[in-house]
Amino acid sequence: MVTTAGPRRPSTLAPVTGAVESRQERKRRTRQSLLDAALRLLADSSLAGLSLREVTREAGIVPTAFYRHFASMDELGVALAEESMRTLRTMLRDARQKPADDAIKGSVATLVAQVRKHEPHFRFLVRERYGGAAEVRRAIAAELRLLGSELATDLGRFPGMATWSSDDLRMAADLMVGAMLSIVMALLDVGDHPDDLAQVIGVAERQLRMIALGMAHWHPR
Amino acid sequence: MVTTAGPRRPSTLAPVTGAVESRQERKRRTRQSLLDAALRLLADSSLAGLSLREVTREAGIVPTAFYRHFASMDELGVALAEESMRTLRTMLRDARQKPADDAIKGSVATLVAQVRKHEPHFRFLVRERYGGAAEVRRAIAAELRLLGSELATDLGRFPGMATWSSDDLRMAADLMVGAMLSIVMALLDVGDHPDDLAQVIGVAERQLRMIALGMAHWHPR
DNA sequence: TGTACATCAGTGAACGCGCGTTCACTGATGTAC
DNA sequence: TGTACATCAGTGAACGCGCGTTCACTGATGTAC
Repeated sequence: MVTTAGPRRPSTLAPVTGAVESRQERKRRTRQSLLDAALRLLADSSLAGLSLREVTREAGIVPTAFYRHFASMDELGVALAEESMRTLRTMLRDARQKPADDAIKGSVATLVAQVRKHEPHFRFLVRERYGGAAEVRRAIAAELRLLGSELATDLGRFPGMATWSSDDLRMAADLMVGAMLSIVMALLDVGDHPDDLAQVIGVAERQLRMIALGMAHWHPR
Repeated sequence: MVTTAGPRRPSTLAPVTGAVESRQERKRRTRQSLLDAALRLLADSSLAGLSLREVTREAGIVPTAFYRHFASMDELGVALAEESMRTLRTMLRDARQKPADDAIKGSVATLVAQVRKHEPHFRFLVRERYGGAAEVRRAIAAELRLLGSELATDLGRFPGMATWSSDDLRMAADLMVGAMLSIVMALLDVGDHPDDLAQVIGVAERQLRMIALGMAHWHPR
């Protein structure tokens, strides 16, 4: 005795409304559900330790359907890197626009909030930045370089730094990006205890303040 | 027709001299050849992407013999973390002892030389610091914390920093360790072109100088 | 509007492979007398 | 020194398993007329 299968709508895309949905739109949604499934599973392991079958199982499709969306797990990794970096870049653009009362305290607070909100994305970035496959690492490195040059441009607009060489601006920007990533790592590692979080925030603020102090006394050439 | 196997000396441990070798000494050597084999293979992949069988194949022993030395690949990973951190710690201890003419230029030069010399160890540390299994990450984090506290103690001996709180010393030490690890990552990523290396070195020196400048103007509380 | 055909996202059976781990073994090394 | 026994690092066959990938397929969606 076999129950009839009904129409071949993929299980992940069960229509909630009666609204029509284009084939293209459905495909996009399945692709996204693969990315989301991978991101969920990546809380526990690295991309290298994740199998294609695990991801499709979590996404609710059959393993072979994976290939309709990505040629390999590495390709999915690159897509995840792009998605994660979009999150990071959006955050920084927003942070730059709002005028800051205490710029450093504000930046750290924003960082903490965003890391909480998009923890899987940040965890992925930090994990795969050096641990991942070559293609994934290259994608992340390229995005981080872009981030550094955006920040360098911004720094050049500060009154005190107008005379800095572009080389020095870039160096300072990369130092700040590096420090921020260290803070992200610390935030991801922090335990449940609220005191730990406060401790990490306090250290982060003072570290950024120290870098800012160095910048204020820098003799540009 | 079967060739006789001869004595059951493991192939990796073929005696070069006729000297007697204790069972214990041979075991230690096989264990080390497993660590060395893994480190060689880790140039191409992460620990998660490395199989027990690959490691034993590279080391020249049979897969089942692995268990005479480690209960799992994770346990081997922890041993590798300890070995790698020993390298890092030795380097820093040496760097601290020799009085520096230009401390920053000297530190960076030492770092460059050591990364070249022990590239696999550093690559392993950077790869697995966030990408690895929980146990391996914990081992690396513990060693890095130790490193930070050693450096904090050293910083406290500087004339200008005698009045700093231990909290501030620790914060500054961690900032420096973070910057150094960023430099190590950049060195590992640098291409063959000597100009690239010079560029990375120049940036590293200026970044450390900027942090030092911040420290010089810090108002301890 | 209807009809006939093309497209293609998702299915399910099947494959060969390398994996981690078990087990009973071998024989050189180590120890007790 | 010689003998009898214990230890244990390394062996080799065997296992069941999940893996990535192939293939022919289905049937809802899309398109041409």
